[in-house]
Amino acid sequence: MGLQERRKREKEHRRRQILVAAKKLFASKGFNGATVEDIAREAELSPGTLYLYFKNKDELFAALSIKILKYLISRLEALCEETGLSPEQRLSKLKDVLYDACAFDSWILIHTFRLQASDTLKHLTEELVSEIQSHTCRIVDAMADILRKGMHAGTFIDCPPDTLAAVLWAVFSGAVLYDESQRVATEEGPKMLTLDSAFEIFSRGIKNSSPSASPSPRPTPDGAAAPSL
Amino acid sequence: MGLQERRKREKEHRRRQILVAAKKLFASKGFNGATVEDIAREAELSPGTLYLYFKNKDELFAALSIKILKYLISRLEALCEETGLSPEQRLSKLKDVLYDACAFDSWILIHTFRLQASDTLKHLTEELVSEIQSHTCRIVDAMADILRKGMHAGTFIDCPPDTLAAVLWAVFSGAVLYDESQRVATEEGPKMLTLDSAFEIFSRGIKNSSPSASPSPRPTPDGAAAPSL
Amino acid sequence: MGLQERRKREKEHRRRQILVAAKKLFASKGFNGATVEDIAREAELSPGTLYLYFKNKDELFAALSIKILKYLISRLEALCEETGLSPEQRLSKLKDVLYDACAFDSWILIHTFRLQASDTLKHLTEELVSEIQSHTCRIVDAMADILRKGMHAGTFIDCPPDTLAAVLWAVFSGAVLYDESQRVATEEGPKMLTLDSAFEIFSRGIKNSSPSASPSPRPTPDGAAAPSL
Amino acid sequence: MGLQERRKREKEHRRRQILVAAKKLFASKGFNGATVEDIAREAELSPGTLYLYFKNKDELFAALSIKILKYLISRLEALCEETGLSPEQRLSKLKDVLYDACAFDSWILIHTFRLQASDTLKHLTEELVSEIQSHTCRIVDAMADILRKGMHAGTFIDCPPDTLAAVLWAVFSGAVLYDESQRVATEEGPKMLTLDSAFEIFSRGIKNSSPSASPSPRPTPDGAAAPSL
DNA sequence: TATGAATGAGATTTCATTCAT
DNA sequence: CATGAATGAAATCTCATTCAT
Repeated sequence: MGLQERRKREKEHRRRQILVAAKKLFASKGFNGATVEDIAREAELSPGTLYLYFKNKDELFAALSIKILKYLISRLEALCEETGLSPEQRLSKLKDVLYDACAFDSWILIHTFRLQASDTLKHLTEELVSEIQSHTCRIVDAMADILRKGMHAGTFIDCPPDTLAAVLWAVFSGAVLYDESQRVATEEGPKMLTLDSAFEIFSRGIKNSSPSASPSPRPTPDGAAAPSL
Repeated sequence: MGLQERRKREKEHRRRQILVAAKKLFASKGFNGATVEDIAREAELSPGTLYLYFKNKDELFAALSIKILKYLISRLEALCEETGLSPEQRLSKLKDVLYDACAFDSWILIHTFRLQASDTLKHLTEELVSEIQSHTCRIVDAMADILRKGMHAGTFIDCPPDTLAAVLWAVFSGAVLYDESQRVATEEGPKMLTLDSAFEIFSRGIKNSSPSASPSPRPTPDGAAAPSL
Repeated sequence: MGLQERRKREKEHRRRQILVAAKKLFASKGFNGATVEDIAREAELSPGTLYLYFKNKDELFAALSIKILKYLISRLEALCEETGLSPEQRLSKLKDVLYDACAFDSWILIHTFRLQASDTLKHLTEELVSEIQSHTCRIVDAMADILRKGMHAGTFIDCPPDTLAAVLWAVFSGAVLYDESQRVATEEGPKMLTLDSAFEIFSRGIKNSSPSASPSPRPTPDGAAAPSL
Repeated sequence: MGLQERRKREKEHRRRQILVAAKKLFASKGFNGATVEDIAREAELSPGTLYLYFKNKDELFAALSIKILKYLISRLEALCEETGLSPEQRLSKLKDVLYDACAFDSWILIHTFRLQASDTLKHLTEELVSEIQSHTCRIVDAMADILRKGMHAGTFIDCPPDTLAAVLWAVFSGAVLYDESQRVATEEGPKMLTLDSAFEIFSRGIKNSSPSASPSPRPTPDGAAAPSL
């Protein structure tokens, strides 16, 4: 009994070992730059062993993506269930989740964004591709749910929640990508300046102009003042 | 004279030939998928000839990126110079420019976004890298200028214009990336649903809900209607 | 006592299990195509266990060959001993034996033919190689014996019996090989058209058209003189 | 003009260079034993160059087979056309052709026999497989033609010529295979003892028992009835 | 200047075999 | 005895780049 269990645990451990090594090497050398042998050496295993755990290099990479996507799903769906939060609070917490995902592993996150249109990953199983697709969908869905609640409450502007969620996801990925490129260019530590501001703008952008919480129609024909350039 | 000139023209023509072929093949097969030989064949030249015009595959790719960056620079700087435009009008035109860039070639654009943090482009000359960097800077600067004008006019919220420009660039790239991935997934023609909405939200997000502090309704019949998302 | 005996029986059982599995997989996937793991799985054992019974993959293969060679030896030597048969009858029975060997397992038979000049079997023990050699010799010897009897009786042409036996063996293997290749090409079930005809021709070819030099019809109701063993 | 022609010639020369090297190495180390790198080194080329001439290792091997098959075809079809030969003479010449093929390259010949049922050649193009098939067919057809002429003349027994040709091909391959294995075992130079005898037997076996050329029915009540093939 | 054949380093992947448990 | 995870050598094949013509 104990034996089989230990075997299982050890197997899981090895898998993680490999993922850790892969993450490190992909991040430092890129997908093509990091060779399977490099990763194996980093994981203190032989190249062949990697293939006992992952069908090929692409699937190893995909596993990392799926990990972070799953993380996002669990956090976001939990946030959906949470009660007693105002739309603003919820949106703020959503932001926290995305920040955490960044902190978790920004490189993998970035490449996950790139995953779909990528040309380096040709060998993925259909299965795996659709797994990633469906994970991404669930994330966007969860975000849409959160936004929808704010709409119903009148806090957020009324428009298709999934479109809005797509925008949020796009804003998030664009900002992360941009910050990363700045980080590389300036060789400084990770800030997230653009991400911060992008969130700020997005939040402003989706809020109903009606100042606080009164969704009652007011005679203001238009919230925006005339620009007097 | 005429001879030398013709030589030059022919050379320029060849260069363009190659760039056209490269664009086509990178777009359809990706950077790694498109071999130098493929591109040469498409350009009806021999592989060796490509190396007379571009130092290596990476620089060929970079040349495409620079082309689109230059396009953006010229359009945006022209927009800065233009007078007699309201901030909203200018922002709207800025949006048109970005849309045009997309139409020009969204694939290259996407990869240009990736260019900085990329792992496939290790072999670029320092020179070239900094050229791309400076081009990107000029783009963001131009956008910052446009936004700054709106701030001075009180139309846009008051915050560091370059940060705002970075956000705009990030939003733009994120949305293009997302739309592209959707396009690949659904195998439909190019729409730009997310890009549209993202722009809308961004615009709302940066506008001063009411100039300074006077939320009083004013009968301004101005063009900026409530966004119809 | 009983224990030791059971152990031995079990061991023998395992060995056979492995051989059965190996035969099946070699036949369906070829020597290189069938991996040790495949065979182990088929035998419901672990790869490591196979190495307790066979030194390596080659010896496992060789064991199969030896099995069929031994089968042939026993049948042919029995046929040699049999009395009261005319040369033709004996030849016909020899043919039956070869057919049976084919039915037993034509794939292994084919590869046994290849065994000697093969390039896949470099790792065989000297010991094993010579075992196979000597088995093959015994087979050819037995066939030579059978043919010799027909010569003595004047039924078969007079020539070195071992040469004749070699020819018979060659004809047999060539025909089996050919039929097998046809079977693969046409994807039909196993026929043995060529083998049939080849035997027919061989039989005609070695018969004395008329015993010695007297072509006069003799009243022997059967061309074969009674063997006076 | 001259340039293109020379290019072509050089290319053909390289191809031959490679084939020569491959033949040598396959013969000495076997298909699996000879690595592509070995062959390249022998041909004084780089491994990559081989792939400019042959799609993969299997096709390189197949090219050798096709070469010998083509040789056989040309010789046999020429023999078919030849006039003024008695069936026996023709058969004897057919034998010469086969002997020549052996001398030409017995190792490749042997492996060509094995080609169809082989498990090492999985990567062959459909095209190439059927090319080999059709070449083999033409050979057997040509041999069938030769035998048919002998039947019409009454020299050879009356039975389906293509069956007989298949038998001849089988006898030939079996004998070559056997002689080769003996050659390897005894480490002597090439004899062809079995092939000689096999031919002898085959010739006897297909000849009409009626001694010379008189196909008139004779009341010989001997055991050897016309074979009912 | 243009060619395109040749290069050759290097990457991924397989699988027979071993050995600690 | 049995296991099966780990090994790691080795093989095939690709493709950016060079260079003699």
